[in-house]
Order: sequence, then structure tokens, then C-alpha cells
Amino acid sequence: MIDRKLLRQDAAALAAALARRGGDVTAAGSAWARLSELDVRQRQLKSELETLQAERNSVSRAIGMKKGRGESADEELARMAEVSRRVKSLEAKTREAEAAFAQALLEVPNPPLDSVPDGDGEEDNVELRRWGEPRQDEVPPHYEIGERLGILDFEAGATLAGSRFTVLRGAAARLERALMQFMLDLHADQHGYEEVWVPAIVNRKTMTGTGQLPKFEDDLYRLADEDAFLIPTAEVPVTNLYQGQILEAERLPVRHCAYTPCFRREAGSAGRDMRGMIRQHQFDKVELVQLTHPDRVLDDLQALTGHAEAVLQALELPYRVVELCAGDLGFSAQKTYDLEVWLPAQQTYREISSCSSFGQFQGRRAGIRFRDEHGKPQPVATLNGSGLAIGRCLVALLENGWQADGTVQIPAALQPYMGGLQVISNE
RNA sequence: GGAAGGGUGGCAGAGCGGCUGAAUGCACCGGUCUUGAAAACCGGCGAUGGGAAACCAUCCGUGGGUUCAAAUCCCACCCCUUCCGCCA
Repeated sequence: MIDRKLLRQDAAALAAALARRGGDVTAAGSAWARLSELDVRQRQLKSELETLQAERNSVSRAIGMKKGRGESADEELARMAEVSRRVKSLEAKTREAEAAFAQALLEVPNPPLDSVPDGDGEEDNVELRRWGEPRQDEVPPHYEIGERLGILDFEAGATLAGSRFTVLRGAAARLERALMQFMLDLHADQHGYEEVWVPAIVNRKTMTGTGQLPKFEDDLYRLADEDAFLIPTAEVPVTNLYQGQILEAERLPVRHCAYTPCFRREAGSAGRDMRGMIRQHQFDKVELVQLTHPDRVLDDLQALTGHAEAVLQALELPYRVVELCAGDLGFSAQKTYDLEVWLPAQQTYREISSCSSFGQFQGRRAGIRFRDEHGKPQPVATLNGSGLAIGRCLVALLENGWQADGTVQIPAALQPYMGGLQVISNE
């Protein structure tokens, strides 16, 4: 959520930054367009109400004192009946106005940082660097490799649950587990993240804290009998671990890694990536989450991106790093680097990790604060990144490790987690 | 799911219609004392919104109600703990 002080002091600058996300963000009728007006109304009502409340309080006190001395307070009592009535009706109005303002505030996305490149969408993202040698020979798509090896079963997934669900068998199931272990070990032991294990179902407040709600309810699986949702990413429970808390400054930065399953309805992507495991309703992911001082969030983002890259390097998977343009940024992000892994069957790079700084946007929403050098509570900065998406990792490993005889080579770093297995074959 | 108890400041824990944003203790910060530290003593110390400030308002799980006045009374809901049932 944006800073309401900034909204009053420099709305023009905010508007300019927000407009870079796309015209509809600041268009007439948008939450942003209504915001200033709602704020003014809300504050007017509030100060009117406060004046009345102050009167009520002081007269009530006087009544109490008179009664205490055994004097009559009939005159005050008569006056207060009217004041009290007006307070009540003003209270209702004020509450409504506050709620309308708060609601609109929750629907305004994070303004991109100035350093974020201009652009409307994916095609305007900026490539920053590449790592590894992409293989250029002809490689079958992972779903063919996996089906021939008998380790990916799309039919079973469809039978059990529907499209975009897959059953892993044998070496693929083991590989999925090996990847979780390997990634968690790397981040916990080498990169200084404390491992946590968290619920995959969270309530509405938690979903709102990181920005998935109120705007994106359609993308989430909601439980039928409760106001609770399946998480689309571990970012949600892990960041919200600290919701409503004031952290002492010396506790920062807080760094967590977590494995969770992730659930996404993929409502807006009908027809895309229908074959194979690229886009699933349920997938596994190891996530990196940090809470840090606002002044150093960009340095920490560089480091965090490096931690995600380390996974790809250890797995010997060629990739590139792109910076998202303003138009492609997620709702809560102020700056994002995507890692894209080389998929030889498609002869293209595909997203496998997204590393973002949210500035104080989430800290403000979720009420996560720290005490600054003056002892004043201030929202923390948050950041997170996939480290990595495991399903897509498996796809990349199958294609990049594929050999002409149909077998798949397992990178050395993973072999200990695979019981020493070096090659996946039909035997 | 049933029964009982409970949700108050960073923590512990009083308050149970008015002078209570809230006793007390711990923690924390400043000072005295000390070669230094500890102890002891003195002082300070919640958050949010508005305001240049003085200051004002709000907040005792959430929402509603009673009252001139609610942390305190009433209602509903949520959550936690314990016991019973069920269960990986």
C-alpha cells in the first residue's frame, strides 16, 4: 500500500510512476483516481467528528464530577442527549468514508522505482546477463521425454484432478523431492536463510497483507466452507509470519527459505502452455523471503537474486536475467528481476524465478514494522524470490540433460540426493 | 463436534460504569553512585490518525447494543487453552 502521507504531499509524482504501469492504473474511475477525493472526505468527516467527541468527553466528565458532589446535572444531561445523537450518526458516516478510502488504498499497486525500464509488457523487459551455454541441437519437449521414460503421467493427473495436474513416477518423483532438499540445504547452509515450514492455507487478512487480495481473488483457490485460501506462493505465509509486529532494528534483516506447494487457478491464461508441466494448478517451490531496512532493500535484492542464480549454476542450467519493465511488474512489486532458464525444446528462455523488491508496500499493508534509529516504528521493506520453481526446474533438467538415446543425465550436485543415480533411463 | 476457562501495553499481570491509555513487576532508555561493571536509587518509556506546534481524537480480540459516559454491562462472531469425542 502506498504511503498516505506521500499521497497528500506529492500525488503528482505517484501518479506519474503509477501511469508507467499502464494507462488503466490511473484512468478515470480507477482506485487511484478516486483516492484523493476519498481521502479528503474521510479527513473532513473525521475532524468534524473529533470536535464533537471532544465536547462529549468534556461534558461527560463534568457530569461525573457534579454527580460525585451530589449536585444536579440536568442541564448538561439535556444538552448531551443531542450531542450524543449527532456523534452516533457522524460516527457511522465517518466509518463508511474511512472504509471506502481504505478499500481504494488496497487496490492501488506499488509505484515502480525510477530505475525500472519503461514498457508495456514482456517484450519490453531488459536482458541484463546470460550464464551458461544453451544447447542448440534438437531436443524433444519434456513431456515426451518424461512419458517415454514412464516418469511423467499426464493422463493420471487429468483423471485424478483435471487439466494442468501431473502425476510423477519413479525417478521424476524422486527428482522433485531431491530438488526441494537440495535447494533448501543450499539456502539454509550457504546463504544464511532460516528454514521455515508454514501452512498452505491462509485466511483473508494474510492474503491481503502481501497484496494477493482484494484484487486477485479470481486467481486463488478458495475453500468452500471457510474464508480461507490455498496459497499461490510461500511469500504469503512466510512474509506474514511477522504481520502486526514491531521488530527491533537489530533483528533485521530477517531471512527465510521455505518449501511449499503452490496453487493457482490460472484464470487468465486459458489455452497457454496446456501441454506438459510448465503451467500447473499445483506446483512445488522453494521461496526466499527477506524483511530488511528500507535503505538497503535494493542491495539485498541483488544478493537475493544471486542466491536464486546459484541454484541454476549448481544445476548447470543455462539461464539469463531480465529486468521487468514497468508494464510487466506484479501488483506489489516496485522492481523485479526474472531468471529465465533455457528450454532447448522450445529454443527459448522461460521464467523459473522472479525476484522482487516490494519496498515498504507490503510492510505497510501487513503492519510489519521496525524501530528506526529514533525509536519510531516504520514499515519494513520486504523482498522475495523463487529459489526456485521446482516443477519448471524438473522440466529444464529433463530437456537440458536429455541424451540422444532417450536417457537423461542428472547434474552432479543432485546425484547425492538421488541415491547416487547419474542417469534416468527406462531400466 | 461437545463442555469449561480465557483474549488488556514488548512480556507478565491488575482493573470490572466516570478522575484509567490503563496499577504493579520485568524488559528497555537516560541519570546518580562506581576505576569499570553489577546492585541500589532517581527519571523516562504504547500505537494510530490529524496538526507547524500546543494539543485533540481513536485503540483493552472483532462487530453491534445499552448509557450523558464502556476496558468495565448486554448480544453476536473470531481466536486461544484445557478436558471429552474423533483422527494422520
